[in-house]
Formats: sequence, structure tokens, C-alpha cells
Amino acid sequence: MNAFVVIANYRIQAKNYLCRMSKVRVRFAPSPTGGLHLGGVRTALFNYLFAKKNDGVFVLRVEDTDQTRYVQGAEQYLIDCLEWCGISPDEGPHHAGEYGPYRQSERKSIYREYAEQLVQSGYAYYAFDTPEEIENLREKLKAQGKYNVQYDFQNRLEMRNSLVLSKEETESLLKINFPHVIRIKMPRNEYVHFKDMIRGDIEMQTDGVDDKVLLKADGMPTYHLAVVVDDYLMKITHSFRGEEWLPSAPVHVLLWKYFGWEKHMPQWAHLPLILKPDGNGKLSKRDGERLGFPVFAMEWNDPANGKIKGFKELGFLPEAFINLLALLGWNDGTEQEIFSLEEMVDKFSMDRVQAHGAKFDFEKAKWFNHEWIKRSDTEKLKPNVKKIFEENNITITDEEQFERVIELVKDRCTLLTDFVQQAGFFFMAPADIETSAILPKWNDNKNQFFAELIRVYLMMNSWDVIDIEHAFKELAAASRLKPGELMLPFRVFLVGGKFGPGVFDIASIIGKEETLKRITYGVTLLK
RNA sequence: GGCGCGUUGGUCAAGGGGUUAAGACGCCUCCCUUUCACGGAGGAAUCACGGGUUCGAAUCCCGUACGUGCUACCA
Repeated sequence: MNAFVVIANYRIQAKNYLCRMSKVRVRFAPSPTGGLHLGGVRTALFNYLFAKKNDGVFVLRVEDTDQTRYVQGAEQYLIDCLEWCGISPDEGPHHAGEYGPYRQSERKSIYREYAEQLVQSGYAYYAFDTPEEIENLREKLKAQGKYNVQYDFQNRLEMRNSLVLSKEETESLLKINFPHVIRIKMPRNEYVHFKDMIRGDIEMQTDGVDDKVLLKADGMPTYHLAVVVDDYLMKITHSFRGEEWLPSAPVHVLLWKYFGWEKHMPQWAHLPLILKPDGNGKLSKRDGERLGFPVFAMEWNDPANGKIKGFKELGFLPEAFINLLALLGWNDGTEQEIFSLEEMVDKFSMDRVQAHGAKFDFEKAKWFNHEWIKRSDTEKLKPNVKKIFEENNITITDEEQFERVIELVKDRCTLLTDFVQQAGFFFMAPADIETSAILPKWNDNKNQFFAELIRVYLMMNSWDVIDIEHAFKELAAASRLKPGELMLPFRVFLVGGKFGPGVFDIASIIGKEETLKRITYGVTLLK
């Protein structure tokens, strides 16, 4: 009996173990600045969707090795964005995980060790060239009319590196800590094949790629080394990144081979780029300002440009934001366009991701948000609207009235911020009355009508929409005036302009007292 | 310049040898609404070009053009 239990347990454990070994682990490794805008968030989203779809783990590894470009607070900002979008990582800051540390700066010694291993096995070498010497090389190549100005098989033997220096020379330079980098020795005239989940088989010749620096003079790894070492050590099974990485993919594939880790190489997918809506090129940070739409998920405090508003601040719902981002380059093959995160996880598949870039269209983006606002129930909208009201000094006194208002106006709001204009007047008399809209057709008869209307309303017992409307129209008929001509002034008195839901609905919600107050005030403005 | 990737209306796109080439955004017209929206009905607008293969090509192949990316001790 005991033996049976033991065996059973053992089997369960073995099964779990196998499951874990084959579990999908998708890694998101945003750059300190590049990972923060639309393209970066979409990459994160696709990574997340794929991981969740396959019941796997979404790993965030923070890229902070580029000291010159690293922006303070970028890491926290990114985590905040992911959280707002509802796609927080399972592993990585701040949810740690068992393959940490997840910050590259904290993994410095690891990279050095692996880079040196590559030198030992002859796949990489120390290069002691100074920046000036490299600049000279470029100048020389340019002067020769060569367009391919790169440090590669054609000229590496003319430079100062461990391939040409004697072992003793190299060692003595290393001993005095002479500034140096470790470069990969790209083979000449070889073809590298790999499979991309979106593009299929890709073949590239090694000659086109230079001897990439793997370890920088400051001891930090470049992306090329880090991505391979980290993915291996963190047991990553799928590596998705932007299309801009395709040309250097052979370096990474070769590195997996040189380390002897080929069996563990993740599957690659190079995601299409998000392009500028007007001209050419990929969407960049500056485009938002220039074209009048956000390129960040949330407000980003840019060291160079100051605070830049994001989709969140503009009044986007996170559900709409990830929805529009996902549909930019992916669809499920049906006509459905509105997806919740859960639905996307359910329907996502990498082979329905486009292979080409997509121009960002802000109009369509707003449409997504409009749809989400319309579909969201009041409970969901309440906290968001409340926050925006607070920012605009609009105080809500009656919770029930607030709910009624949201229900009444949500169809006409594209952005959450539209609630201010569409619903603010319910809680606060309009500051500006657009008298110019009614002044041209204003006359004594109308003036009298409203004076009479105040009297009639004052005497009413009920304050129902139907009664308000009925009384209004009855009085209009008695005064031989067309209701249509009177409703516009009435509207403007109540809300301040030519917008908003039905006038009688508004009157009913704001109450009798407030309605009369606004009419009275409005009439005085026209005298 | 070299190399990679791509190309269906203005934009996002479905479609993968035979379709009247879906749908959405935007635009226009009308209806509804005595505001503005929502909603409803309709409209204009597309297979980059040239060669093949085939009875037949948006679809497969080749070229060209165009776009885009890379060509850093940036990612």
C-alpha cells in the first residue's frame, strides 16, 4: 500500500516536472526608452497574449545596460503601464521569479563570464581599438568608395585585437585593464537559417553582418549577448520582438549555436512595426506632439521634452487601449473588432499576426474607445468619470443622480474626458451661456413665454420628464409659439450650449429648483 | 550603396487559383432626433507595375518600382 502511494506521488511529480520543462515562457525585454511607447506596449501585449493563451509565463526582463540613455524611473513607469493595461508580468520586477535577477545591470558578472567563454572557444575575440581607430577605419573605407563600413572579416586582421596580437600582448593589455570590448567573430560566407513564427523560413548570409560588440568596454553587455544569455538562463521558450531586430537575428542564432545551446533556442517572432500615420517611418516619441495624439500609454515625463500625456490621461479606457493596439496587426479572421483581454487571450494566434507594418490611425483609436464606453456599464465607468470630474472641480453630491447621468450620456462620449462637457452641467450650472446661439431670434414673445414657464413650473406638483414636457408644449401652444423655437433657448439656458441629451431629461434630473434658477439667469442675459 | 522584411480603397483589413473582392474607421447622402450625438439605410473609393505558369491569378513564380528596417561600445 505504501509502495503504491510512493509510486503514485513519484509519477505525479515526474509529470509536473515535465510540464514545467515544456512550459511556455515568453520574455518581454523593453529598452529603457523605446519600450515605452505604442510599439513597445503592443509587443508586451502580444507576448502576454501568447503566454496566457498557452498557459505559460510572461517574463519581464528590464533592459538598463545602456547607461547613457537610461532614464530614471523608466522601469517603474513601464510596470505601471503594464499594470494599467492589465498585462502585468508573472516574473520579473516586481514579481521577481526564480530565474532572477531580472535587471541586466545586476547580471553584469554573468555576461562577462559567458563572453569570455566564447573567446576561449574561438568564436569571439578581444578588441582594443580606440574609438578614434574605429573612426579611422570607417573614414578609410569610405575613402575607398566602400559603402559597407563595418568592422568585419575584411578588415579585422588589420585592427588591434586578440586575433592579430600575440597571446602575450593580449594578456598584458588585459592585465593593465586597457579598455577593450569582446566582439563576435562572424564567419565568412555562411548561411544562417531560422524560422520566424510570422514570416516562416528565413535565410541570411553572415557576410552582411559585422563583428558585433558583445561586451562593451564598461563591462555591460550589448543586446546581442544579453538576449541570448538571459533567454537561456531564464529558460525562455519564445522570443518575440520588433521587426527591427530581424537583420541581427543571425548573430543571435549563431550565438545559441556557439554556446552549444541550440536545443534550447527559443522560437522567434518578429512583430511588425507601428508606422507614422502621415509620412514614412516608424512611429516615434516626437510624432505624438506633431500630429496631436498620444504615443504613450500613460503620462511620460521625458527628460528632454517634459511631461507628455498618454492615452490614459486623454480619457482612454485601458480595455479600449489594448484592444486597438492588438487590432493593429492582428485579427481573429472574423468581423469581430471589439475584444476583451480574456477574449483576446482565447482567440490569439501568432499566425494571424500581420507581417507588415501598420500606420497608426487616431480616428480609429478613438472609435475603439467610444465603443468601449458605450458597452461599459455604469459601475465600471463611475470611478473613471468621478476622477475626471474631480480634476475639473465638479463635485458629485447625489450618487444615484450620478449613475442616471452616466447612463444617459455615455453614448455620446468618445473619450472619458467628454463626460465633463456632456455631463458636467448636471452638477454645476454652466459657466458660459452661449447666448449667440439664441440672440438673433430672441424676441419679446419668447421672453414672455419663459416668464410664464417659470410660473407654470413653479405650480407643478410632479417633476417627471413627461409632465415637464407636457407643460412646456401646452404653454407653447397657448402662446402660439412653435415648441422647436423654444427648445433651443431652453437647452442653452440649462446646459450652456447646443449639446447634451434631451432637454426635458436634463430638467428632470437637475430638479425643479435648479431648472428655474437657470432659466431665470439665462433670460436676464438676453435683456 | 549593401542586406533583410513587406505591398488588397485615404487608414486597419478578410481572402491563400474560379467571390458581385467581406467588414471596420474616416468621408458623403438620406432617415430618426425640434440641439449634438447614438442608431438605421445608402454611396464614393482597392488587389503597386511588368512578365510568366494556368482554361482561369488579388491569390503561385520571376523581375521592377515603392515602402520600411538594419547597416553603433543604441536597443
